[in-house]
Amino acid sequence: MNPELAQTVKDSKAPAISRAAAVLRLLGKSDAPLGLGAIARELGLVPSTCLYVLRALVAEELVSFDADTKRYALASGVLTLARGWLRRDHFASMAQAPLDRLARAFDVTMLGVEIFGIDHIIAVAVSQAGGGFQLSTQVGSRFPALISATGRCIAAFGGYPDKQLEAKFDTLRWDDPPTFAEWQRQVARTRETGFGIDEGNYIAGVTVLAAPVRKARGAPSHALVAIGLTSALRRTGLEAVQQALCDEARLLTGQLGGEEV
Amino acid sequence: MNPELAQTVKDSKAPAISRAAAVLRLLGKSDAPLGLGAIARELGLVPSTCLYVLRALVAEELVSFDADTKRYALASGVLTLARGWLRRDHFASMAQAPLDRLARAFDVTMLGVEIFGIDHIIAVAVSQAGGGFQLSTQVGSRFPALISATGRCIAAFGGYPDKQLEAKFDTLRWDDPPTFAEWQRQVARTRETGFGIDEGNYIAGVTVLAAPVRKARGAPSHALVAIGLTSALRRTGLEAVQQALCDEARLLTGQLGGEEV
DNA sequence: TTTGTTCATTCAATATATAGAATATCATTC
DNA sequence: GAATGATATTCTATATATTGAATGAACAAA
Repeated sequence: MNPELAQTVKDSKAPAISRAAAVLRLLGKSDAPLGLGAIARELGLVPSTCLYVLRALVAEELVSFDADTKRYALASGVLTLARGWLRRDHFASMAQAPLDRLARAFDVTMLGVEIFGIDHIIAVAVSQAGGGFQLSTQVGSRFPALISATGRCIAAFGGYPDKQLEAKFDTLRWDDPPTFAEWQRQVARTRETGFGIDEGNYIAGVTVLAAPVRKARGAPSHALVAIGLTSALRRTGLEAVQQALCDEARLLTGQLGGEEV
Repeated sequence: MNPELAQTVKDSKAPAISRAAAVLRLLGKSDAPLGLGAIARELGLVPSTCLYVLRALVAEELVSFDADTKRYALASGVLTLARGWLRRDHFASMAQAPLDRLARAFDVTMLGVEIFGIDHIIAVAVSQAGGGFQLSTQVGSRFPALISATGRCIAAFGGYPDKQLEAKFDTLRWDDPPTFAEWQRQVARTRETGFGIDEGNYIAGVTVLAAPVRKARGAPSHALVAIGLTSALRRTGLEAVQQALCDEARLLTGQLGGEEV
């Protein structure tokens, strides 16, 4: 079995669930529906066990099964679950309106992201720019925590020791990587200005702005992110976007009950 | 145990998965995080078993656990799964652009729905009208198949026997219910015009239009839906919306490989 | 048509996940 | 501060989910 999966399965008192989750993740990653054999091989499960897992998932409408091709794929049940999560997530529902507003006003792609420590962030709300380019990201997308503009915010306000930051920093992939020293200067600047900016480091030709949102005093729990073509943003005026972004982030922090610093 | 859950659990060779799915659905429905006891009671599980299920789900990041309050809630992992599904769903990704277009052009809320037989439909893509009212629906929302405008399409093109239709029809809830005979006349009309319309039946004061999309020859697999205030739509001109909706639906059917009738 | 190959599925022995009682933990009330 | 009640958690015997081999089905090549 997959070493990592083997571990979770052994540690758990409900291994079937670990297996089921692994299957769901695999199907989520896969670009095409997969057959039993492929799934079992990939995850290192014995085919018969894998079959029972799949059948249970099909019965729960989390996985669909094409009887003709004998292939399995994610089913829409996962959407229904996601909806339940979104419905109860205050940040996601409260952020949507401001995101739409900003996206429309400045013709940028706006993201509301949730921060999971120093490890990763997840886009939980998205508003696409109407006209022009589509820098498209979908709800549920996952990024390393320290990448791009949001990364500067997390580094600036997360209270992590430099050692840990550097270790994580070294694992990042950028189009045009800054050195750690450069990056630290930018982080310091973010600490002063209150927002992070990434001008073409993460993706060449694209500028990303991020402003932290706090659910409670301390490290930011979320962030608002604006993404646009560097050239277009310069034309619109970066200043105005920065200002609006920070204002909305502060407002949200207030609404979520996090102290407005 | 819950009678229905008991059944699935007994029939399955992987009961832990049925239980896990039930827990996830319960947490998805719930408005607030739930404690172990509440979950176990609601689902008729023994607390210890329920605890193991929850721990496994927490380990998989599908459920979050607040150590202070000892409450469980859905975690963002479900979003990541949903994203995997959306990514590979041709209809959802291809429908987004037309939905945005129509929503903007006619100031209506647009839905792309997937049809699951005669039972239910799920919204898989949404585009909100910018200004004015927000008739808001989220991705993942689930509706009975035969309700509203989409229901007329499914009845018209699904090829279900009248007996079965009537049985399902009797279970529907409308603001202003039509009689079965009235409804059948509307269905017949849909069969001629190629689109379904619901003028205030489902929700008073709201008009819903739906045009079927086919992935393959036969019963529609999806539909495009336009939702707007009856008064506003009348002002805009229903004709134009109908026309545009049907055009886009036909186009999508072509792109998805379903025969253009 | 027959044969070989690949894949999905069933089956029976056994390792183990589950149920239910026992225990621990935490508020709440007296 | 002790007692009560409600809740979460651990523990262990047993019912059963898992395994790996055996069977079956589907397809391609000869």
